[in-house]
Amino acid sequence: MATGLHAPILDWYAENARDLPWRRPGAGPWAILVSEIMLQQTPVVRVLPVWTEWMERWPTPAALAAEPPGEAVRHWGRLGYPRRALNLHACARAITAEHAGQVPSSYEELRRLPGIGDYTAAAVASFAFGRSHAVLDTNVRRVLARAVRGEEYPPKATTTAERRLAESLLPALDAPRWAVAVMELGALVCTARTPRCADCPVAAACAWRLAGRPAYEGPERRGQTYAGTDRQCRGRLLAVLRDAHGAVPKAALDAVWDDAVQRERALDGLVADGLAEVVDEGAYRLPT
DNA sequence: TAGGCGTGGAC
DNA sequence: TGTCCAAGCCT
Repeated sequence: MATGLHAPILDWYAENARDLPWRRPGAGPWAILVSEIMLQQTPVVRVLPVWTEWMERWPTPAALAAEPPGEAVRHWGRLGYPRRALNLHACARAITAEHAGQVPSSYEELRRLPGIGDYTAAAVASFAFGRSHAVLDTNVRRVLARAVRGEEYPPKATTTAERRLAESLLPALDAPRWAVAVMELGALVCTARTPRCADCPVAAACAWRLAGRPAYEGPERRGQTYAGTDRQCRGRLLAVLRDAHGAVPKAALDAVWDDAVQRERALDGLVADGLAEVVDEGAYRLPT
């Protein structure tokens, strides 16, 4: 089914792939794993400088594992979702302790590491180890929804039908290249907001375009406000801890958020998540 | 399974 | 301007 997609997309990728450092031949499994975690819900342009600094600072899992988790959080900077920094640090320690310092190569072993779900396990197994897996990220899901199903957007949660479709499209040869090519097409051409169908190598076969690009009809796509949320408050508090070295008096945290009830709740949440540590009654710091 | 979890750029 | 979105994961 839909095997006519392969050649045009692979040819397009050969001409249009971005030169990203984690795609270069020299990039090892650790470099690829770090990039995949950083890229979760985060644009490439923002990942690039942080990834580069991380790889210089911690070129191996053992190097990161030797540091306190707070250093991972500090050097995460403003990438967002800082639990990922903690996850990566825990990955480094697990890889060092249980895998002799080598990133495991199988989907199943990768999947057991903290912060590595279906997508990331499949991506690392594919891109770092050449394994054949259906790599279903938001880009791939959108491309398949449009080209094959004729709908503007995929369902909110990945369905078994989507997975079966993706698996049916796995090529016998070089599945990793196919995976990265479809992802790249989704990232550069078959974009969420304003798809560039004029530049698409499979426009002639795209079910959605052929149907006249009908508008999405599924359930409401939630758009969460950010200003005033606990998330914003947590971000402000953690920024203070990151930018200070060592313990921060609570007064310095109080200064960045007015609502005391929400501030306490957010701070408790950071501590519960392991992103912050209580030094004594009056101070906090990144985890040691 | 729906909702929580950061941040900033694009339109 | 506010809304939407970016290589998800976890509970």
